[in-house]
Amino acid sequence: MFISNADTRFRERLAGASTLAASSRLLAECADSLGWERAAFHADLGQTRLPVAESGEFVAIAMGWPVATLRHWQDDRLALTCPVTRRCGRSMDAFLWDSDPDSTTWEGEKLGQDQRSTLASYKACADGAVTVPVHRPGGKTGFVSWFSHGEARLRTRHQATWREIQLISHAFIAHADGLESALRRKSARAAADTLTARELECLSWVARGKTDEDIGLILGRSRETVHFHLGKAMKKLSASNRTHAVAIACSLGLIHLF
Amino acid sequence: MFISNADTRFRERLAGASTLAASSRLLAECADSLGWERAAFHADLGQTRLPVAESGEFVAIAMGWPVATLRHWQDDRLALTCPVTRRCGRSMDAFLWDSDPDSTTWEGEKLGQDQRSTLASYKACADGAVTVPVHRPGGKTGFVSWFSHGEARLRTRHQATWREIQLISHAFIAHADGLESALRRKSARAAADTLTARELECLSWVARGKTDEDIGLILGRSRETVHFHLGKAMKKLSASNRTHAVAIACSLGLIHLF
DNA sequence: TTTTATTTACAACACGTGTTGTAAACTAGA
DNA sequence: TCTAGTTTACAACACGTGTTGTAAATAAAA
Repeated sequence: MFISNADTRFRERLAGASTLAASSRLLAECADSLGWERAAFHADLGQTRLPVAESGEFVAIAMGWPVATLRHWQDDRLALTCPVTRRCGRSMDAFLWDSDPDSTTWEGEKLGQDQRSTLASYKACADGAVTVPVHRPGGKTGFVSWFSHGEARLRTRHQATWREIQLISHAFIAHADGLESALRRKSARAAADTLTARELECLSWVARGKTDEDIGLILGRSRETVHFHLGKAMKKLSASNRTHAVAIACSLGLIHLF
Repeated sequence: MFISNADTRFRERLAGASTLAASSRLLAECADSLGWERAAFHADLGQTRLPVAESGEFVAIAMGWPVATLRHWQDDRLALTCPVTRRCGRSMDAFLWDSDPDSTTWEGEKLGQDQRSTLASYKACADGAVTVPVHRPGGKTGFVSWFSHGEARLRTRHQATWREIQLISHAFIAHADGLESALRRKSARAAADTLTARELECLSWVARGKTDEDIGLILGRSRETVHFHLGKAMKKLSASNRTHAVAIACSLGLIHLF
C-alpha cells in the first residue's frame, strides 16, 4: 500500500517558492530527507546551458555540487552527447544507471569518447543515480536525478522512494520550467525592445523565407546592409543564427505570418 | 462637405462576402460605379505570390485583368523590385503615379532596368493609377490601386473620389487579408498535420538555434539524417528554407520556446 | 554643436544549408 | 505476405550565412 506525505508536503511548500533558487533549495532538502545524497535537475533539455538562478549563479552550486562538475557542461559538444540526457529523450520511465566510465556500452547504447568523459566527470561525485525523465507538452523534456554513493545503497533508496521521487520530480520540473520560461521570456522581451525598426523589418522578411539578396531588392538596399542588420538583430537577441532569432521573435509575438 | 454613401454601402455588402472571390467582385463593381476603369489589390506584400481565390484561380482574372499582366508577377525578382509596392512600404498616404517606362526617375527614386520593365507591363493596361497603401498591425502592408486611362481623367477621378477610395481601400484590405490569412493558415495547418514526429523534433531543435551537426549529436544520428528530415519538413510546409519553416511552425503553435 | 546611435556599403573566408542522387533497414497496414 | 511510408546513411556541389574587418553618411539627442 502506498502511504506517503513526502510528495504532498513538497508540493505545498513548492507552491510558495516563487524563485528558482528557493525551489531548488526545497528540492535539495527533500532529497536529503528521503535519504538521497544529492539531487540535480534540468527543466528543459532544449536549453544547452545549465539552469541559472535569478541571481545569475548556477543553481547547481546552491544545491551542493562542486564547481568542477559544472565545468564539464560548459562544453556544448559534451553536453549534447551526454548519455543521460539522450536517454531521457527516449524514455518515459525512471532509470537507474551507474557512472562507470570504463564500460564500453551504457544501457544498450555504445559509448563514444565524449560520453565516457562525461560519465567520468559524474563518477567524481557519485557512483550512480536514478534519473526521472519528465516530458511536457510541446515536446519539452526535463529530468531530475537522485544521486547516491554505492550501488547497494542506490538500489535500496530507489526501492524505498521510487513513488515519491516520481511524483516530486514531475511536480518540480513543471514548477521550475514555469519559472525558467518566465525568466527567459523576460530577458528576451527586454532584448527585443532594443531592436531598431530596420532590424525588425529585416527579421520579418527572413521569417517569410527571403534571402539577404531578396530583402535587399525589396528594401532597395544592398545585400550587405541587410546582412549587417540581421547580424545585429541576432546579437541583440543572443540568437545563434537567424532561424533562432526568428523563432524568438515569433514566440514574443513580434512577427505575424497569418 | 463630405456626403457619400458609397463607402458605407460597400462596407455593408463586404461584410456579407465570405470568400475572396466574392469580395474582389464587389471591389470591381465599386470601382466601376465610382468611374474608375479597374481596381487591383494586394492584401499582404509579405506574400510575393499574387492573391489566389478559393477556387485556385488568380483573383485578378475575375477582376478583369489580362493574363499577360499577371505573367510579369510570376518572376520573383521583378515582383520584389516593383516601384509601386516599394513605395507603399514608405508611404502612409495615397499617391498618384503614371506608368511611363521611359522616365529614368519615378517619384524621386531612380529606376533600374527591372523596374522599367515592370512599369512597361502596367502601361499595356493603364496610363496610371492612384495607389492607396494600407498599413496593418505587425508591419503588414497592403494596397489597393485604382486605374484609369488618360492623365487628365486620372486626376479628376482622384479629386472626385479620394475620400471614398481611401475608406474603401482600408476596409477592403482588412477584410481580404483576414480571408487570405485564414486560407493560408488552413493550408499550412493541413500541411503541418502530415509532419512526422521526427521531422517536428528536428524542427524544434532548429528553432533553438542548433545546427544539423548539433542535432545529430543530440539525437544520436548522423548529420545527413537530420538534414534529410529537415528537407522533408520544408517541402511539406512549402517553406523556402528552414527559417521559413520554423516561422510557420511557430505561428501554428507547434513550437514553444518559452 | 557635439556626441551617439543608426544606417549604409564593400570585402574575404570558413562554415552551414539546399538540392539531388543512391541504397538499405525498419514498421505498420492491406 | 506484400506494400507503402518512414528512417537511416553517405556523397557532391552550388549557394546562403556568420564573422570580422573598414569606412562614411545620416539622424537624433545632449
